[in-house]
Formats: sequence, structure tokens, C-alpha cells
Amino acid sequence: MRNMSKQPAHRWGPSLHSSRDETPKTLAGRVAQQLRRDIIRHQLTPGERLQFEKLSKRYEVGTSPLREALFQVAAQGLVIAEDHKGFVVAPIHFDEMLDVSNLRANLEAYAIRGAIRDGHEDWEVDLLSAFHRLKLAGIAVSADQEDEGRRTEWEDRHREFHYALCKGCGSPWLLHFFDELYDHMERYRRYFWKYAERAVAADGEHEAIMKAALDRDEERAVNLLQAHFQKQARLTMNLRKKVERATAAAS
Amino acid sequence: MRNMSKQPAHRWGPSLHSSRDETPKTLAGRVAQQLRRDIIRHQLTPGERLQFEKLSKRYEVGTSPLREALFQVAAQGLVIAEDHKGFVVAPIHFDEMLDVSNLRANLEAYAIRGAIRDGHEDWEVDLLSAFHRLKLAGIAVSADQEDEGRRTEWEDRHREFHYALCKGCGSPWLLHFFDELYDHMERYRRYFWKYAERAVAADGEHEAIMKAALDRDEERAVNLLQAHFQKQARLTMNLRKKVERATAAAS
DNA sequence: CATGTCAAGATTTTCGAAAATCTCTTTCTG
DNA sequence: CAGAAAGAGATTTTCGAAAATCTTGACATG
Repeated sequence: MRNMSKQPAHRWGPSLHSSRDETPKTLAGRVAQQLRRDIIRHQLTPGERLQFEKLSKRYEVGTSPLREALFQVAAQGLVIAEDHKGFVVAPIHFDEMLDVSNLRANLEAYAIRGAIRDGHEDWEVDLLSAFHRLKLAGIAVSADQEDEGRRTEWEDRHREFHYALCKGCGSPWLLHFFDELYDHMERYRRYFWKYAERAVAADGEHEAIMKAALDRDEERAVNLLQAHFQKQARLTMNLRKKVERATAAAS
Repeated sequence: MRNMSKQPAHRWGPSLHSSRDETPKTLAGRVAQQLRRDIIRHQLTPGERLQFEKLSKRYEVGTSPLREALFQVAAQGLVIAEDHKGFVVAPIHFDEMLDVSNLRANLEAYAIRGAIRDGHEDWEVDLLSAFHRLKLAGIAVSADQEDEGRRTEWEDRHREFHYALCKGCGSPWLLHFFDELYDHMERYRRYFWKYAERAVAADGEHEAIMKAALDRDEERAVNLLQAHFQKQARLTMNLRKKVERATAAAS
């Protein structure tokens, strides 16, 4: 029930790593998942060195599967590999966050256009239910801003909503890029949890986008989507200044 | 001289794997490069099983660096990993080629817009010289259609031209995706070498795009670019029918 | 005092063999 | 004869130790 993704609509194209329910059958795969998760959730902090001995103990694997996992995650940019010097959790760069956000805006606009043209019944249904879940999660969060579990739940629902928007476009490559970018975006968003006093629950915007999409109104949907991204980016860049003042004051 | 890429304009963002001149200092990195190259050039054929014993001999490495290399290339989609069953060269799917082409059109349009807005002197100069090299390579190819070396040279110049177009946009993430997609596109293009009687040298189109970009005429540049992609896609889809007839007749 | 060299220790990378999993054939059963 | 079960062989995955590379700090040199 939790996994709406069914089987991949096509049997070609790049594979998505975010199907969190299907457990990999190899150690390397399992560790890659854990690494991604821990990095996105800041269990491993930006810039941190990833030494084999430590990670070996942490994940209870030998060096071979560990290295393989690190290379997988490095290909996605969440960790950085330097020959003969080891691996490092990708550092935080506010400019990069903006880059990721802009690119996401462009890619999701492309996707939503395709989905509005080609999306079938399944797409509509999944989108509707994804939004509903997102709304419920938003209500839960606003009831208790401090509950980390609820925020995490909201993050997952938020991702699935945007994914549901894009899914109808029928482009496996786009969905692949969506996946990679979203991981980074989520990491950045979580970075600000510490500083933001409130979660930015823009359910109104989400609903408007969804309705435009279901009305098959391409221009309206895209405009709303772009506005959504711009607003989020603006909000986050305000936080950025706040963070920079905070870290400057601390030193 | 050959490498125009200088240092990456930013020191954040995902790393590009196509800087072919800088030799990796580890075996795993070297083998990853070789694998990519061999797959793109069809030294390893689509769908082929990649067994460790064979590859170990071929590239003269042990299993550890080999696996690491395979995972790197798998993350890019050029090979496919299946747990406990091994690795396979990604099969050819014409629908995927179309997907890649459409996405490239969208991404490069996004990039060219950014480059026209933000591109500096370096961008203009690099673009100009990239085009000139492309033109020369095109002349060399048309002098001898069968010369594989010249075609390969043209492929490299073609990639560099499109890369030069995008480079000014200042988005490392976009350039990263460009890279990944271009590898796939090149593999598909080379797949048709066998069937196409002539290389499609659309230098006129390239020149027009470049001029529009240097004139900082966003709309004109994007329109020409989109037309360029559409034309190429159309040409290739015609070849597709031809290939499908040919392979159907063969069986 | 700045700078370069070298060795010891720490860390990463690679190898080769052991363990785990899959594949294919054979055999058994209904 | 169809289909399930079992075992041998092939292949992938994982481990642990050896080899290669990097880092640090002491020492020498200009």
C-alpha cells in the first residue's frame, strides 16, 4: 500500500534508487541506501570524512561492499571521491542549492507538460491520492512543529507528491534526474530545519498545481509550479542570510 | 591546448567524468573510463554480459577495482547491475533514444538561455573556437566518409561544441546531466553508423545557433536549437524504420 | 627562520581465495 | 509427459591481508 510506484512503467531507461521498500539483495546495495539516507538526514554531516574503518563498524560490512556503495553514492554527488585520499560527504554550498532548485523547476515544468499531454487514468488517481496524503501529513506537522517523525513523514509525502506530478510524463530519464536532484534538495531543506521556526507547508500551492494539472491546463500548471519553486527559493535564501549571520557571529 | 575546459568554473557541484585527459590515479577509475569508452564505441555491444573473468583479463585488473568501475558506470546507466546476476551492457531501445534526445533539447535550451544571460568573454571565445574545430572536422569527414578516425574526431568536436554552448550557463548540475546524456546519445548515434550512408553534418545549423547565441538573442537561439534537435530526431527515426526492416528481414 | 627531505604511521587501494547465490541438468513424482 | 526437487558447476559477492599511497612531524639545510 505504501508503495504506489507499481512496476516501472517502462522496462528501459535508468533505474531509480529511491524505491525505498525493495531491499537490495547485496551488502553493497544495502549500504548504499543507508549512506544516502544518513547523508540526506544529516546523520553524516556535510564535509565529514568517510573513513573505511569507521564506516565498516557502523554498517557492519567489509571494505569491498563499502567501497562499492561509496562509489554508487559518489556518482550521485552526495559523496565526493578523491583518488588515494578517500571519500567525503559533499559539503553544503548555498549556490549549489539554488542551482539544484532552478534545475528542478525546469525539469518538473518539462515533466508536467508531458504528463498533461500523455498522462493516463493511473496518473490522475495517483496524483490525487499523493496530494491527499501530503495534506494529511501537513496537518500532522502543524499540530506539532517539533515532532521530527512527522516532519520526516511530510518530507516523504512531499517527495511523492512532486514525483506523482512528474510520473505521467513517460520519461524514465527525467524521473531519474528528478530522483537525484530531489535527494540533494531534501538534504538542503533539512539543513535549515535547525534554523527555521516553522515548516513551510505550502499546501495551497500544491493543491492549485494539482488542479491545474488535472484540468490539463498546461500553462496554468507550469506557471503555478514555477511560482512555487521561486517562492521556496526566496524563502530559503532569506534563511541563508540568517544562517550566515549566525555562523559569522559564532566565529 | 586540446583541453579547453580549464578548471571547473565552480568548486562545488557534481564532477564531470568526460574530462578525458586527466588520467585517474586508481585502477578503478581507469577501468571506468575504459568501460565507458568501449561501450559508447560498441567495442562492448548492447546487451552483452560483462563477466568478471573476461573483463579481468581484458583490462588486466582484479575483481575489486573492476566491480568498483562497473558500479560507477552503472550509476550512469551505460551498464545495468542485477544483484547476484552480474552486469550487462545497457541494451538499445529506440524509445530511450527519443527520450534522451528530447531531454537534451530541453536541457540545452535551458543552458543556452542561462549562457546568453550570464556568459562572459571566455564563453564566447571558447564557443567560437569550438565551432571552428567542428567545421574543420566536418570537412575532413566529408572528404572520406568511411574513415573511422575522422568520424570519431567529428564526434568529439561535436560534443565539445554543444558543451561550449552550454558551458556559459554557470550550472554545474546541468553540465553534469549534459555529460551523462551525451554519452548515451553518442552511443546511439554510433549505432547507426552501420546503416547510415552519410554522416549528418549539420554545420549550417550549428553556425546559426552559435551566431544567435553570440548575438545574445535568446529566442532565436532556442528556436534554432530546438529545430536542430527535432531534425536530428526525425532523421534518426527514419533510420530506425530502416534498421527494423533490416533486422526483421534477417530473422 | 623558512624551506625541503625523509621516515614512520595512518589510510586507501588492490589482490586472491572463501562464502554465498544462481543456473542448468538430471532425477523423481504425480 | 508436465512439473517439482536436488545437486553439480558456474558466477558473483564478500572477506581479510598485502601492497601502494598519502600525511605528519622531526630533522637537516640554506
